[in-house]
Amino acid sequence: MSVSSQDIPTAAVSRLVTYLRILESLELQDVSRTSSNDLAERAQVTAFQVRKDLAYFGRFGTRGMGYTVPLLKRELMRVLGLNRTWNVVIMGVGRLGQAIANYPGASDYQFAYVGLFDVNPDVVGQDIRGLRVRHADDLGSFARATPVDLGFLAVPPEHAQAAAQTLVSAGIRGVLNFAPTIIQPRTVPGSSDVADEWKQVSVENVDFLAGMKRLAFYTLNPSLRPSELKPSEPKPGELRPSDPQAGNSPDLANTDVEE
Amino acid sequence: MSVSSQDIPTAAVSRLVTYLRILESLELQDVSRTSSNDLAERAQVTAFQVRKDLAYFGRFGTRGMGYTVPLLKRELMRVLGLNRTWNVVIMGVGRLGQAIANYPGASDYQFAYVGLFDVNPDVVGQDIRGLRVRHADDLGSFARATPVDLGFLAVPPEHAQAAAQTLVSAGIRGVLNFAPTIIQPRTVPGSSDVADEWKQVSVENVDFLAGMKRLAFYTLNPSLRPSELKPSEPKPGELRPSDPQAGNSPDLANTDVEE
DNA sequence: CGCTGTGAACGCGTTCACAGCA
DNA sequence: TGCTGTGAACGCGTTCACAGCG
Repeated sequence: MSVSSQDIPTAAVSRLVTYLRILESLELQDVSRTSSNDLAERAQVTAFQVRKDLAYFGRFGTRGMGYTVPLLKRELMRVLGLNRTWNVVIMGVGRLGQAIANYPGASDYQFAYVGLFDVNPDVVGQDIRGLRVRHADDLGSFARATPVDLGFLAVPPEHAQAAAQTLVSAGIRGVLNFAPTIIQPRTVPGSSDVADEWKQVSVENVDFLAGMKRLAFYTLNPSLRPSELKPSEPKPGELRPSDPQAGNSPDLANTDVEE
Repeated sequence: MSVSSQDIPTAAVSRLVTYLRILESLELQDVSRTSSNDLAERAQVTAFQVRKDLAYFGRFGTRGMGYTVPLLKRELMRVLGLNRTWNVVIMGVGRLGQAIANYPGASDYQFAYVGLFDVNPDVVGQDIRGLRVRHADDLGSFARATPVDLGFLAVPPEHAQAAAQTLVSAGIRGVLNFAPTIIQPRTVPGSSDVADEWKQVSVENVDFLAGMKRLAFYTLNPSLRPSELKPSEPKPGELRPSDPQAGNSPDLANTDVEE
């Protein structure tokens, strides 16, 4: 019950993000109710999976009824930590960093860019989105003055580790790494095990180039793709209710594909 | 040997990309040999894992010796399909699409952008990186004239499904989706079961916003992070001081409360 | 009854121990 | 001797069947 202090599959967290996204979409369409089956279909997983994933964090539904969209959405936002504001700095304000800073949708979710940092003199001092680009060396003092929760790494891969170190040394505990490199969660030189500040740090990767290569592989080897069609809930005589609203896809069914 | 038509964990494919990246880095440093232990450390997995992953695809090492960097690199490129050229079109040439088109590193790996497409009249006709932006409606005829292997989706999320459909209808079998949406691998309206062209399509996602949210979650709940410290290969002779294994459980994980 | 919530079974991916070969 | 390659064990995440409650 509740969040047992451990063992939540990382895949479950990713799926939670997906469910949240679906709920937002449903809310925009003024759909007020949903079910594990409906969510499953939209998320391309099984209904079992949906219920299990939600069960890791609480009990959000009503038996016999399903889930209330705004309520479940609010709960998932809370679980994911999206009911607070996250102050973010971006390291690296090249093309990628600027694209990130300008990407719509981020601010929707309580992510606030509070600082932009770079080492390139051509960039430092510029104004982007109303934020002055500062020198990376000033991150430490900046972070002492302004609370910074997360750092986005958008520097060239050869500088990623050093930039990450700068973030961590400034006390930042969450790093979103866009560089095509593995960030070593430790101070690299020697194993300086000085009460490692890295032990508290979470790193997530957003890896465009890796995505390209995975795609190349699976496009070349379609037979090795994970079969994405999961079996539906096997209910005899299933009627599918709800969907009070118009214009939805009332179709049914077991989309079955096989090979 | 070689790619037997079997079950290869998707995670293994991702790790292969990582190994390849490490090998490239080693080659740049003129390191000619490596080992499963070395790769494991750099990739942050176990040596067992490295050997098993490689074993899915062949035998690339020499017992007692390890792996030859250029050789293993070449083999992994072959396995991943990176020893050929992939012709790529980009759908959506807004800020994100342009950032992708200009991102360095892509062309290194035999990915060639051959077409840019959009529906925005302000963008269509522009020249980007020497490529004229065409209207999305022209993709079909374009693809008939020029072989296109992959399509990168960089359109706003509400247009992602339709744009994906355009790609697939043009005969493209691989889609890299940058939009924060799930692409339904089927023609959405009704179940038009016309020998579903989608069945042959691979979709990979690169999801910036999802990464942000996962990061928020794990930064909020550090104790739920997947423990990234894997046991090393038990080396003879090497004494490994048992890490204090600092009590990593406590603190706020309970997202309960409140309601 | 309908759909959620959940302990238990299952199967897959990771881990392991060791066989095999330079 | 050293490190790879691999069948087998293990454990975790997914799947399942059904209990629980509207």
